[in-house]
Amino acid sequence: MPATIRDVAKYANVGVGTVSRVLNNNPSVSDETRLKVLAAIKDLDYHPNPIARQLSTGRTLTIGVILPYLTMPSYVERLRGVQRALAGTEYDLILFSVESPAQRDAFFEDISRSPRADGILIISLPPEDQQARRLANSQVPVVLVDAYHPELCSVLIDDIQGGRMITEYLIQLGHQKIAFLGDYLETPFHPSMRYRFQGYQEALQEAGITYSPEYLAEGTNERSTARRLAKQLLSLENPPTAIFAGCDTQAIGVLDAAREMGIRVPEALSVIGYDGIRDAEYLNLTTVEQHLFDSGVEGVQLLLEALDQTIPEPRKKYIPIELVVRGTTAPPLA
Amino acid sequence: MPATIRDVAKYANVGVGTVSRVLNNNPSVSDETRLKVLAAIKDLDYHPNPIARQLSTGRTLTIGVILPYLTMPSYVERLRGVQRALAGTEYDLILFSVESPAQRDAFFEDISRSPRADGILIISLPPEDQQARRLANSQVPVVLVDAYHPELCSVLIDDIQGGRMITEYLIQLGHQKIAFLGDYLETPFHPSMRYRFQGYQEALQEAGITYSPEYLAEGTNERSTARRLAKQLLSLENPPTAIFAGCDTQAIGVLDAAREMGIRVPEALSVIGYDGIRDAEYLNLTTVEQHLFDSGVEGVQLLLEALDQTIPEPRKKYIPIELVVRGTTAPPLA
DNA sequence: CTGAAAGCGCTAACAA
DNA sequence: TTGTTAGCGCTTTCAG
Repeated sequence: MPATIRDVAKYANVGVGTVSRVLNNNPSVSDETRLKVLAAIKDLDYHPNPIARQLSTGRTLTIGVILPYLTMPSYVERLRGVQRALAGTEYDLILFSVESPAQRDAFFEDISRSPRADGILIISLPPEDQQARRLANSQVPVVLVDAYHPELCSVLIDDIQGGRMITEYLIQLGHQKIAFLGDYLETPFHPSMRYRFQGYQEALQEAGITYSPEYLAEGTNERSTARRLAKQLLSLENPPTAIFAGCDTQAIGVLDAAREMGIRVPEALSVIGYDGIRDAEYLNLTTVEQHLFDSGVEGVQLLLEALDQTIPEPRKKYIPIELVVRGTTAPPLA
Repeated sequence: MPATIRDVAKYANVGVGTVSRVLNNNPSVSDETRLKVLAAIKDLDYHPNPIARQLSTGRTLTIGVILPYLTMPSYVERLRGVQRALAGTEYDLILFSVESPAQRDAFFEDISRSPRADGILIISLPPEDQQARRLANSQVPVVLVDAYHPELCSVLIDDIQGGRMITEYLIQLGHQKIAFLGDYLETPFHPSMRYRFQGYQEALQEAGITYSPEYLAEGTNERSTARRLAKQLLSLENPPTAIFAGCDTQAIGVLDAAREMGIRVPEALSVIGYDGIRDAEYLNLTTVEQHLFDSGVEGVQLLLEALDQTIPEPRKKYIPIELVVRGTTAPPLA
């Protein structure tokens, strides 16, 4: 049975209030009694019960992080940023991993009301309007990372600009036949893929290149799916000379396809990814670096500010992106 | 101000005890009052306060996970297993990320006594004797994953056997000049590298091959360091025909070195890693698969059992390893 | 089957 | 500067 504050008080011949004051570094304790109490704490190997403290103060000293199941490297990288930013603070991190839309909804429902955490960080899970309203009206501040809703604070990446950036770069290299291979655009789950595609279309249009629907390949976010889709693209009568993959994992699938079909990269085919995961570096893949780590750090920053202030007006913060040119892109064969 | 159990009781014209019983599915409540209470709960949008419940019951419904900062993919993979195994249970996961030995010690100290969590999972952080004793004597059950101490439950991998397995395989392919490139062996932090090296030495000895110290390269666990060390090994007067890298990341550095030096893999050099991270698959790297995910799952399993039983006798569970032969190993050139 | 009341371990307001 | 006491919101006896 661990010692309680009462045990310490009795042992030191003081009241529990005094012990509490010592615990919380309240200056109005004489040095003498302070020492007495500290000695008692040591003798009894006393450690305050955080749960009791939480109930009493109303603060949990905990930040809840809700994110999709850790399969994608990009989630991990963001989480790492969160972790790091939290390390210097007094807050612990409690992790809620979402494995299905139903579970996501359940978390959103629950968390907004029960004071399990003093603040909530939601990563890569855009809430629906009604959920966002609940979250906004709840007692705990909420910050979205890699997701957006007008009523909430968010840290995000301009995916439209990213899509443009990639496409413009390819056009500038001389490519005209540029395919887009990404997730299903229609999924309501996360719109970033749609935005990247939008940027792609805008850049094409501005360059006077007609968008060709046969250059759009949609599929699940898996290497093998991407490989299959890339093979289809490359088997077209008039195949693309460059493929813009919606994420690095898909770009890797494209590289697989090219290798298997004997198509040389970057000579005969330019491939470009999106994300900047570690694998991209290993594979010398040209990509758009998203600074995922920083997005986690910034998310925490925003949350901590919201915890301080009483006015959590919805703020937006953009993380800049950056084109990283590596070895999988080159001018077309002419 | 969120509604409390008292509000609900008042609203439904019952005692708080009854509301509590409804909340906890206590059968001794008449259907009539139950419905009345449920209606009140709904009307007031009441959600029980988990903190108060925790203080009252003494259970936090939380599992604490202590692990090194999430830089290495292997930690993430193990965490993912933990996550998954916990998903079906009533437990949440609170994450303590260790960024320094001092912080590790602090966590070990603190956590063993304060009931922040009902159980603790420690990943890849072997405790010292004194710490282990404290942990073993504390109220909360503790399970080590990828770490061992006689006084505690643990889930581990037989690294000696892994080192042997790799070395025997290379010998069987016909290699005689086998180098070992790994972390500094003398670090007291985590001994797995030492064990792998030990397996390597044992296998050499059993095959009658004399161990040559110049075939040992030690360095930090980074791709670039490994590349540098590999270059040194390959520049020896009598260079190895095979390199056993202590982990996949280091193996990737070795591949870098070979590429830069124009040494063909696997024809002129066999390279083998350890871990089975995703990158290994991308790069077609022969490696020892550790089933990292499973180690997390098993750790949770052990912990949940310990939470049920009152007798937490220290148990050990080995996760089998598996040699995955891919494209970076072949017989030597003869 | 149900209400009242006593804690869980701590903080903080109030007296002294 | 200190001790006492009233909660924090819930669970769980104990009567009834």
